[in-house]
Amino acid sequence: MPELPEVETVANGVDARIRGDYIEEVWFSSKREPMNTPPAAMAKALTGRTIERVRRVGKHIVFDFAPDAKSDPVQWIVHLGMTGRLLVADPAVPRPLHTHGVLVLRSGRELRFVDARRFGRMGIYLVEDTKEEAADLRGFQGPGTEPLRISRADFRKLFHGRRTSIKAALLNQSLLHGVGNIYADESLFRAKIRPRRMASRLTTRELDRLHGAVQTVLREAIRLGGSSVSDYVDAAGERGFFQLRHYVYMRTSQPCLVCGTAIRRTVVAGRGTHYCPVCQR
DNA sequence: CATGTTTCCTGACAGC
DNA sequence: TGCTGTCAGGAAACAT
Repeated sequence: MPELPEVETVANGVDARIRGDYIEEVWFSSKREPMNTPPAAMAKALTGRTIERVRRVGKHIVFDFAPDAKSDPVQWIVHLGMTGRLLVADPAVPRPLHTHGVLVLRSGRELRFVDARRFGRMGIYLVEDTKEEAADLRGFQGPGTEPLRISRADFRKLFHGRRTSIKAALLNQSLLHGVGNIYADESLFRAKIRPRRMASRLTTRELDRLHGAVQTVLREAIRLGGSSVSDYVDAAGERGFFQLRHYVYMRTSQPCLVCGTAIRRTVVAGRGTHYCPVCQR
């Protein structure tokens, strides 16, 4: 599923392919449940714009457009949910099943939004502030911090007094943006912490290990193009490689790569959770 | 307010 | 073979 590294890979891939391109025509399926904009209004808002940049903010993909004297400055925000894909494709290639949106581009290519399970969301947001950092945090993105930018001290504070499992806290997007089920499990393994431990009971030393582990895991995953466990592919339809580096995620009953003990699976915070009972305390 | 639970949705897969 | 049932999960909505 798309988490921070996958979303970053998709955003970078889309950016590399269609930056500077012009949106000639837009279609959205009426089945699509938009984040904040009805399909027809979203199509109207996008048609005739020039794509200036595509980037990741949290688990969202943000499309910035070149200034346009005729209309208000807006951003198009896409969240891939579980199975959402953004694909840059040749129009001659048949549109896949569950294609819910298509942007026809002047370069002759199409940007397609494909989403089997329809957990993805998208919408148009006004850019209220010309400052980029401020724009990042308005409208579509709630409170919370980028895990790759947070300091050790601020990371400790996030979990202070949280009477919930550390796994639930890591998944909570109003604390940290972009960590999902795969990277929560992988980070906790590398920090040697059991997913069910209460966040407020972790020692400073453990929180510092976790801070380092989260950043290392996310950076490494970005470098390898994300994890392709089931559905995930990048903007060109290619799979990532980080699933080959997983220590615990979807490795139930297989030997721990560090100590050889069988990896266990339980449910924590309503999510399938994988850990090594020996390495993680 | 903080935290836990349910819901949305379809493909994949187990079992009969 | 083909049917039915179960599971996967991000995040909003709802309940405690």
